[in-house]
Amino acid sequence: MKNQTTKDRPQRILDTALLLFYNSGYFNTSVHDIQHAADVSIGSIYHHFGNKQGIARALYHHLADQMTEAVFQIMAENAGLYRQGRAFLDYLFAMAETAPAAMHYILCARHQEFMPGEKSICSSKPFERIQQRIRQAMDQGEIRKLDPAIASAALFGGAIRLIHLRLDGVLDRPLSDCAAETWQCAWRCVALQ
Amino acid sequence: MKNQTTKDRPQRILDTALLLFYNSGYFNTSVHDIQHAADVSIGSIYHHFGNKQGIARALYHHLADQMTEAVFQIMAENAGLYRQGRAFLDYLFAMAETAPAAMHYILCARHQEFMPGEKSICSSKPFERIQQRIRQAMDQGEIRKLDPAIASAALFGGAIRLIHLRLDGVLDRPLSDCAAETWQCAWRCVALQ
DNA sequence: GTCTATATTTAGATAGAC
DNA sequence: GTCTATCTAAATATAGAC
Repeated sequence: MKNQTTKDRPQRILDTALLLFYNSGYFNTSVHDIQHAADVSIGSIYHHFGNKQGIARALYHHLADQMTEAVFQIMAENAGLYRQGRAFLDYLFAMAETAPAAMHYILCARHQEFMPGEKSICSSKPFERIQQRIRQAMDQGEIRKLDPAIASAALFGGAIRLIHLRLDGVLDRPLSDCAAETWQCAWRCVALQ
Repeated sequence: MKNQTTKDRPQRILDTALLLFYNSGYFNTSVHDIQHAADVSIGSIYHHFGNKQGIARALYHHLADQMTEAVFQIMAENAGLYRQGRAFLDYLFAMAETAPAAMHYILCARHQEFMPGEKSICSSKPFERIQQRIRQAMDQGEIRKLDPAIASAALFGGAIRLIHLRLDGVLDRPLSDCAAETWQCAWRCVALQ
């Protein structure tokens, strides 16, 4: 009767929820909304995810893992913080354009409000890894010695800000057009000379 | 019977709501919560603000106006973008420490989710004014010529990122300790040399 | 302007057949 | 695993006395 599975139901539920969360926010999206938009029964949702928070958590871990993997791959495939940082920025900007709902959920959503106890994404694996790399680059004399938190914020704060503006509809230019100049600006913050 | 007014009720309602929004978020705060914490009747709240959104909007305009005033004052009292920017950063950092709930509401809350149609704070007067000033500084040769949006993000993205981290409990150092280094980093992005 | 009591709606969640 | 029908709690908002 219901929509036959091109994708399995749990995945379809997650995809639908992510889209609705992006368009309306977590709290403005009811389980009934998800059920309806995903063309799935409400029983199915509760069977797979337990409760509404369960959807949010599954989504969060899925996307955070994805980003962690991307970060480690970028570290492995690029040499030097300058190129690694640029590759990461390109990854973030590209994802914000091609998968805005996912990027918004990772970077803009107020996780603590609907997933109490969940670690902030900023203090989780991918961002930890980057800060660790920044520290290393300082020790190796690749960049200036700065407070690591300030250095991280300086290097990626501008990019993250632009992503926020873009996803909130304030910036109407595709982020890819901003990548080079943004990274040039950011690198000056930490460059040795 | 109820708490006698040291402050007038509307103000007490707003103060209480702001605090609760900060601690739990807008959607996790019910009108009953506000009513109870402010020691005011629910009828009083609806009399003054019409509905829950009305509280949020009053709060928003009040705080945005406050920030607009501060920005214009900073512009008037300081000469040159370097000093003006530093003064603005100091203002933001100080406010994040002394009035975290207000700062959080202005910079971190997802306004569009609970005040549909309201202009984003980032495209409202105070931030408009700053971007205008940045443009002017480019024309006058005080800083490099860059895309204005990128320049704004570069100059204040790091600071705003640190505020987010601080208010989300990720950063445990007072922001005032970070001001000098943060601004030094930021200025390098746009400095002529 | 302020209050209490109440109405209305809708959300999250469960039960139990298939 | 999936479905429909239903329950329950809680939230927003209103009515109307004082």
